[in-house]
Amino acid sequence: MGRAPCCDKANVKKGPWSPEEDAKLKAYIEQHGTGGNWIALPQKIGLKRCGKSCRLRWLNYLRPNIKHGGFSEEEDNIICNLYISIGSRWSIIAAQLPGRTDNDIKNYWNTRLKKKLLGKQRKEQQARRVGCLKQEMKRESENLMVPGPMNQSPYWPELPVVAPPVNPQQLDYHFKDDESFRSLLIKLGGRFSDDHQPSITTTSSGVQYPFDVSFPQDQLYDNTMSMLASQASMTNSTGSQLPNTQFSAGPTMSQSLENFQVELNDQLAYSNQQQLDELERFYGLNVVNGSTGTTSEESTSWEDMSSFVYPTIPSNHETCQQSILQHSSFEGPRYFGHQ
DNA sequence: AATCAGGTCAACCGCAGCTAG
DNA sequence: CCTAGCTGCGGTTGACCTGAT
Repeated sequence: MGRAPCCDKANVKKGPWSPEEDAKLKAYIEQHGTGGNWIALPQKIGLKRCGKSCRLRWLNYLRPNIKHGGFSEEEDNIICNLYISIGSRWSIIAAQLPGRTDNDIKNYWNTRLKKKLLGKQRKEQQARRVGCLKQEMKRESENLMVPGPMNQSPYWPELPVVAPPVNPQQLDYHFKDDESFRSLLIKLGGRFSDDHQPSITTTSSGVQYPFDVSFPQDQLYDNTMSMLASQASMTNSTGSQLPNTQFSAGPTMSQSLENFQVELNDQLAYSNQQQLDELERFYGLNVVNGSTGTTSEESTSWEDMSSFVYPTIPSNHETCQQSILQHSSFEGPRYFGHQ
């Protein structure tokens, strides 16, 4: 037995809104508010529309201070960075961009940004492949007796664009508060080693963290997501529909994330390769697991995006990859061509 | 000028979570 | 505790637009 429909579908108009409908809805909400009940609202004002449709129309189009189109470079960066960090949580991303709606951002991502980024990624990959091929050919010409890895596989692997998940400098209006990040990690079940702990946490492979990273991977992700959800709902649960309001007070999800990344970047600065691997594995929990519950197409795009973050190093091209990594990794941040 | 393909975006759908009764 | 109703969210659809052939 399914749920009862939210409205009588036979008596509800669908499709584009007329200017008259817009005017009715806007006038009513500006005068009376939504009354906390979208389902009842269309009947009150004599609109043959579903309550959900009214809500959507108001939030995405009629609400004051809505911006349409004309995304700036800075907004692009924020969207990309957040998408890579948290995936397709459009409402959360929209909350960081005043005047933008989740629907707008989602459309913008799906129609333009994704292609823009993938285009850049492919260009970089192609450039690297050419460089790698040249190197390989040179090596083979020097030693004709030793077959190179290229000969062993007709498939040339996707080469990673190594990039930190988020550029802290670009997210200039959040994530500056160390304490907030600490409290986030604590809420997530982590533990700072200097919180009455004798020493820095050391993992099995010897890498050291300033906090305890021993919580289970699934728990970390689940907790992170519920934290994000609760932060978002705190912002939106006031009864006034303000999905695009920036998180108003206290440490934001984004702040926590960025502090997290700042922390990781600091780690990266002095880590050796082993430590880097460990950090990436650790930090990868949030992002990789973030692809759950998406469609296959979404998963594909997520994988595409994830390749900006996580180098996948096919084993049979190690030589070439090493040279690539030497030249491309950790020379400094690489953000979608904004270097 | 007609047709087609691809892009864009507003709107719909269905699910999950929350909450009041 | 359970259930029904509501809200919010993310994925998808389809109408419209635009540029290429």
